[in-house]
Amino acid sequence: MNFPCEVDLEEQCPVCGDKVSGYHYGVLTCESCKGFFKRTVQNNKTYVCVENQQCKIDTSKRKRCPFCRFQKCLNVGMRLEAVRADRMRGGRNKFGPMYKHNRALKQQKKALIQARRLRIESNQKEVTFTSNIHSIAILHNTKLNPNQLPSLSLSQPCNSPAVIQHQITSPSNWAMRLENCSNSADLASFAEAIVGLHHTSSRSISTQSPRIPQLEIEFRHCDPHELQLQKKIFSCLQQEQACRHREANTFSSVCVMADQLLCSIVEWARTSIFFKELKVSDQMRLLHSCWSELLVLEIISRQVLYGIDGSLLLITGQQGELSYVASHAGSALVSLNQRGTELVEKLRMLKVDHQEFACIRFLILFAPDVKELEEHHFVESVQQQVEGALLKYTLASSSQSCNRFTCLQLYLSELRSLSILAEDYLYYKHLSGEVPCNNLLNEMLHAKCCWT
DNA sequence: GATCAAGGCCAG
DNA sequence: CTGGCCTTGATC
Repeated sequence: MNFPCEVDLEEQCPVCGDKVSGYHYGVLTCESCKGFFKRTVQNNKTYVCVENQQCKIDTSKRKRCPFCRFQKCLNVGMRLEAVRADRMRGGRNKFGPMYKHNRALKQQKKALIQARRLRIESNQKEVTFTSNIHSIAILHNTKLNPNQLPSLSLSQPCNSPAVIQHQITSPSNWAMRLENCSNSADLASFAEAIVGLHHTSSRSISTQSPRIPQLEIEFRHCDPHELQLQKKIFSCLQQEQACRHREANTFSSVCVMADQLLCSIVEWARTSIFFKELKVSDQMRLLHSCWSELLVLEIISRQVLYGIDGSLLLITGQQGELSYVASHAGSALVSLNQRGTELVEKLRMLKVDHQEFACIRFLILFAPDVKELEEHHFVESVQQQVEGALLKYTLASSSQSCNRFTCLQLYLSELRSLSILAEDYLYYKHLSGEVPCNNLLNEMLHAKCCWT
C-alpha cells in the first residue's frame, strides 16, 4: 500500500481518518475521537461489539461500533491516564514534553519529505523514494536526525547514556583509537564505548570476572535505561490488557514488548557513533534492512548473558518456561524456539561477552550489502573497522582465540537466518492483521512490502 | 501574553 | 450519544 506524496498522513486521525485537531490523550487525533475517548473513560463505559470485534473504523462508520472504536483508540496509543480523574480543566499534563518532542519530529519529517521531493524533482534517479514516501514518514515518527534539529538534542537529559557516550569519545579521535588499539584494555574500552546506550551497566562488569547471573540481573535492574524501558513496557502492557477485558492475548503482549524493544534499538542506533554521521536516508535503509536481526540479537544476548537454561528471560525481567512456549506454539514458532535455544547454547559455551555483543550489533547495523546506500564506502569501512576490532579483541582476550572469531562469524550468519524466519513469521501475522496497528513493529513490517 | 491540551457545553 | 466549539490554566 503506497501513499501519494501529496497526502499529508499526519493530518489524519489514526482512529477514524478525520482531520486532526491536535494532541489528545497522547495521540494526534480528531475532535470527535477525543470527545469519544474522554466520555468513554470518564463515564466508565463498557461497549459490546455485535460483530467479530474487528469493525472498520472510519469517519462514516465510527458511530456504528463504539467497542471497536475504543479498542482502536487504545491501539493507536491514546492514554487512559491522560483523562483526569479530578476533571481539572486547563493546564498541561505529564505528556507535555512528549508532545513537544513529537511535534519537533513531525516538523523535521515534513522538512525532510519536502527536501526529498525537491531532490526527486531535480533528480529522477531517486525512484525509490517516490514509491516509498510512506515508509520514510513512518520511520521518522520514531527516528530522527539529531543534526537537523538542534532543539531535539536539548530534549535529551544531560545524563542520558547518549550524552555519556558522546562524552566518552568524539568521532574525530575514534578512528585513531581503533588504529591504536594494541592491547586488550584498549580494545575493551573501545568495545565498551561501542556498547553505549544499551548496556551502561556493563561498564561495571569486568569481562574477566566470574559470571554471577543473579548479580548481573541486579546490575541491569539498576540501569536507568533498562528501568525506563521496563516501566514503559509495563505501562504499554497494562494498556494493552485493559482493552482486552476477557482474555489475555499472549501474542499481542509479545508484540508490545517487541515493539518497545525495537523503539529502543532505533533510539540506540540513531545516537550511536558512526551511525549518526550517516545521511538520514542511509540510516533508514540500514535500519529497514536489519531491524529484525537486531531484535533477535537483543533477545538472544539477553538469554546468553542473564538467562537461565530452559527458560526465556523477557525484557520485563520475567521468566517464561521454554517448554510451555514449545507446547503452545505453532510449527513456525517451535522451529524458531528450537533454533534460538541452540544458538543461545552455542553462544553460552563460547562465553560471548558484552563487548563482543556490542561489536556484533554494529556489524549487523553496518551492512554494506544493503542496496542503494549513498555512503556505501563509509558503511563498508565502519564494518571493516569493527570487524578488525572484534578480531583483535578475541585474539587478546581468549586462549581459544583462533576459532573464536570464526565461530562468532558463523553464529552471526545463523542469527541472520533466524531473524529471517522471525521476520517472516511476524510478516505472516501482520498480513493476517494480528500485529497491533500504529506501532513501529507494524510499520517495519508494512515497510517490508514497500522496500523489498 | 501565547500556546495548547485538558474539560465543559449544547444543538442536533 | 455525537462532535464542534468554548473555557480553563499550567507552561513556555
